[in-house]
Amino acid sequence: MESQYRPRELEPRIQQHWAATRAFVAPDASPKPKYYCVSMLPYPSGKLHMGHVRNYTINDALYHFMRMKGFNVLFPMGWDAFGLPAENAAMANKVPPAKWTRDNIAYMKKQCQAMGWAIDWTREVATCSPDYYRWNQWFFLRLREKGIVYKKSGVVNWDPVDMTVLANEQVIDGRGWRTGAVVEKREIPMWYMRITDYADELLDSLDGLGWPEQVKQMQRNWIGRSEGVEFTLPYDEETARRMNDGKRGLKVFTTRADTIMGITFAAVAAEHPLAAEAAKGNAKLAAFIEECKKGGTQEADFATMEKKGMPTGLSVRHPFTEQGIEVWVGNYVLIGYGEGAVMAVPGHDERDFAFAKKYDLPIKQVIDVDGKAYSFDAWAPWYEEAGRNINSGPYDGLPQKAAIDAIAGALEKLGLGRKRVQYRLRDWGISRQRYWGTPIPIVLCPKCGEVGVPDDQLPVRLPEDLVSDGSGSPLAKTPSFYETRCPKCAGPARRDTDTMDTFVDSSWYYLRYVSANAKTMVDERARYWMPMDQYIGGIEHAILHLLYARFWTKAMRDLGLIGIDEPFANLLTQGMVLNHIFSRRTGKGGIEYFAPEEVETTVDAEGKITGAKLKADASPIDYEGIGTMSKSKRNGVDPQDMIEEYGADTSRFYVMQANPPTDTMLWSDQSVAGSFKFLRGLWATVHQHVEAGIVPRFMSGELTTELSQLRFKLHKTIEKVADDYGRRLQFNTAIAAIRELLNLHETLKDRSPVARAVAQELLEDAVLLLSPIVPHIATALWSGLRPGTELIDQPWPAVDPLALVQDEIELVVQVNGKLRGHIRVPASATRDHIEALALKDEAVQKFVNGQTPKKVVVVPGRLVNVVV
RNA sequence: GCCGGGAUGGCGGAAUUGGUAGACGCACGGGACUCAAAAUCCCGCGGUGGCAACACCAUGGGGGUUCGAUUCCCCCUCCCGGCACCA
Repeated sequence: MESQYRPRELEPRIQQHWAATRAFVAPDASPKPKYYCVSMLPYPSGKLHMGHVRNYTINDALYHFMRMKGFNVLFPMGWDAFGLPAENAAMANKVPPAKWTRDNIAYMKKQCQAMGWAIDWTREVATCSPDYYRWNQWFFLRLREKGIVYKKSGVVNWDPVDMTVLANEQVIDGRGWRTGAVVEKREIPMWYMRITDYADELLDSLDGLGWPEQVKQMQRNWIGRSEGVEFTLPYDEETARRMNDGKRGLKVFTTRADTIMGITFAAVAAEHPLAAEAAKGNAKLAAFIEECKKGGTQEADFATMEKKGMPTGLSVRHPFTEQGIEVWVGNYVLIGYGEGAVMAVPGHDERDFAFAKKYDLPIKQVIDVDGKAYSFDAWAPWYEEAGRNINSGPYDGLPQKAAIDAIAGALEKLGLGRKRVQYRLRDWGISRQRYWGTPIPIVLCPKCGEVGVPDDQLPVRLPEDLVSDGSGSPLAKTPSFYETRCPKCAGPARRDTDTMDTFVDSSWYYLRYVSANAKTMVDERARYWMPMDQYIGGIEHAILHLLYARFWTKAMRDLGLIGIDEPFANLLTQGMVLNHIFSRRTGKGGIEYFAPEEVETTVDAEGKITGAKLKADASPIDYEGIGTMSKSKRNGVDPQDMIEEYGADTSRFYVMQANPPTDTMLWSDQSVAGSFKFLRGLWATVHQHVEAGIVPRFMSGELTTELSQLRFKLHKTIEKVADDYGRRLQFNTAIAAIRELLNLHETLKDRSPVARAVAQELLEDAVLLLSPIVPHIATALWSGLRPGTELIDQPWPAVDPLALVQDEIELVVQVNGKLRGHIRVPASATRDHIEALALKDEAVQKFVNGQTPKKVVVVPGRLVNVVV
C-alpha cells in the first residue's frame, strides 16, 4: 500500500475499474430484493453546482449502503433538457439551444463520472431526445381521446414591446425583464389536463406514502378540497336584457352558505362577460377594466396588491329576498378561478369587509358568535368564526352546519343551486408559446378543426437549428415546421406551434429509466422496479413536480400501461444550498445578476452584508440577500475547483458531514480542508497498521478492559451508522460517530497480537462504514487491509451482540431536574436499588439537605431525579 | 397575502420517543517539535462570578404545561421554500 494519499491518481483509476467491470449496471431481474433510488433529474445548465453534489451524493450513499445490505440497487441519471434557459443562452450566444444543451450534458456527465457516483449510465435519458418526447406526444393523444386533455383559454403574461409571452420568472416587479415594459394579462387558447378529475384520489392516497409530513400537508392544502354551495344570483330585468346570454344569472360558489343573508354586493373579475357588457358606454369602467389587465399573473401579486373596485351599474337579485344586489368589478377576483364571480358578505369575510369599508358599502351581521359584540367599525378575526344565524329570517338560531344544509336545500328547491365540492387545485395548462420543448402533436385544419397527429407520424420532430430573437416563438416563424397537411382531409393545415410545459417531461422519466430503449412508452421492466423505493430532491419541488408526477402515474395506470397507483414510496426532500445574490438594474428597467466571486462586500459588526461593489470596476450593486443556487441568479458554486484541489471523496465527505440533508445549507467553503485532513489521516492510520503486518480480524477471546471498551464502541457505532444511513437518512451524525470511533482507536497504544486483531477488525469495519460516503479511498484502503478482495463485494458489517454486553452502566442523578452527579450501577439493578444508590450519593445529599424527597423519578438506563 | 419549514457558542451542527444542552468538526488561543515556516501532536475554547471547588445564567423574544422543555401548547419577531410559465 502506498504511504501517501493521492486522490488525483487514485480516483480516476478506481472509476475506470468500475466502468470496465460495469460495476453499477443493475440487472432487470435478480434473486435479491430490488431497491430503486432516484434523484430528481438535473437541468443541464452548464456545470454541476453544490446542490447537485449534495443531491447525488445522498443518492450514492444510499446506493452503496443498500447494496451492502444485499439489495439489487438501481441509481439512474437523466437530463431535464428542455426549458427556458437554453433559449436565453441561445439568444445571448447565438447558438441553437440543442447544441448548447448537448454540450452542457456532455460536460456535466463527465463531472458526474469524476464524482464517482454509482450511476447506471446504460439507462440515461435526455428529455430533448425524440425517442423520449415522442411518448409525451403519444400519451397526450391518448389522454385527449379520453377527454383528460382539453382546450380552453388561459391567462398569460404579455410583453407589449417584445410582443411575446413571458414566464413568471421573466416578470420583475410587473415589468418585462428585457424591455422593462409594463406586463399585461392576455387570454389565449391552451391545452389543459384534467388533474382535477383526480383531486380526490391525489388527496386520499397521500396518507399511505412514506413522505415527510410537511410535504403531504402542503399537497393537501394545495389541492384544497372544500365543500360548499354553488348558486345563481338571478339577473334583474335590466341585466338580463343586456347580458342576453340565456343564463338566469350570475353563478358563484361559497363555502359559507350560512352567511347568504348577509350578502350586500357581488363582485366579478375584470375579464368577466358581465364586466365587459357593463363597460359598453361606460368609459370610466372601461378604463378601470383596462387597468386591471396591467401586471402579471402571479398569485403573490394578487394577494398583496391593493384591492380596488368599481360598480358596474348592473344588478342581480338575492335568491331568497329578491332584493337588488349591486355587481362590482373587483381587481382581486380571478377569472380563472371558480366562476370568476363572488358573493360578498362584508359582515363575515375579511376581504369583503375591507372592500365595503373602502367603498362605503353596507355591512350586515348575520352570524352570532357566543353573543360577542360585533362592531361595524373595525374587523376582528372572530367575525369569520362559525356561530348561529341571526337577522336571517327562517334560518335564525341555526348552527352553521344546519344553516348550510337548510340554505342549500332551499336553493335547490328554487332550482338556483346545489351543494358541490370545490378544489383549490386547477387544471394543468401545458401549452407554452416557446421553442425548446415537446411539440404539441396537433394539426389545425381549416376544415376539420383540431386533429391529432396519427401515431405512425410520431414523433413530431422539433427543428434543432433555430435561434429565438426574443419576440414570440421561432416555431411560429418557421413554415417548414408549421406548414403541413391535415391527417384527415389531406388539405393544407398548420401545426400547433406551442410546446409542452417541461413538467410533462419530468412527470414520467423515472418510468423510462426502467424501460430504457423500449419500443413502447414503458415495458414490463417497470413492473419489476416500480414503485420507486426512494426519491430524493429539493424541497422546492414539494408541490408542482411531485403532484404532476403523481397525477401522470395515475393516468398511465388508467390506460393500463403500469400497475401502480403511486410512483414514489418514500421521499427525501433535500434542503436547498443557498448563496448570496447580487444584482443591478439595467438602464432599460431589466435586471442583471453577478456571481458572488465577482463582488466585494462590506459587513457590519454582526457580519451581515451591508453593501456590495463589483471587483471589476468598483461600481456599487445591490445585495438581495441569500437564496437558492441557480443559473439565472448566477450564484451557483461549481464544485470543479474543489474536485481538482482535493478530489471527489473530499467534496462528497464535506457536503455530507456539514449538516442533515433536509436542512438548508448556506454555502461556505471554510472547512473543506478539514475534510481532506480527515481522509489523509485515515489513510495514514490504515497505512501504519498495514505496514506493521495485517492480521486476521478479531473473532473471540479474552480482552483487556480497554480492548472490550473499544469493541463496545465499534459495534455500537456499526449499529448507529446503519440506523443513520438506513432509517434516519442523516449522514452528518453517522460521520461524527465514525470520527469518535477512530479518535478512540488513536488512543490505543497496546501492540499485543490480540490488540492488533481488534485494530484490524475496527479499521476494516470503519472503512466499510465510510465507504458509502467516500468509495474511492475506501476501495484503496480495503485492498490494503484485505489484499485480493474487493470492497464493492463486501456486505455491511455484522454487529456482535457479545461486544455490546455491559456489566455496569452510568446514570445521571438530578435534584429538582438539575444535574447534580453520576452514579455507576450494575446493568441489572432494580428500581429500588438505583433509588437507594442515588439518595446515598454525596452531591445528592448536599442538595437534598436533610429534607424528605417528595418523589423520586427513575428512568431506566438514563437518570434518577430526586424531587424535594 | 396564503401554505410549509427554520432560528442552539465566533461558525457548521449534536441532543433520534419530554430525560446530562453544546457530541463531532471548523475557526481561534496557548504549548511541543523546528534555525524558521508548513505539516503533525498535546491542551484550552457558551456567558457571568470565583484562586479554586463550585455556583448561577443560557437553545430567536414573551407566556404556559411538566418532577424535568432545544423537544409539547399559545402569542410575537426575523429568515428560507412554494404560490400554478424558473426548474
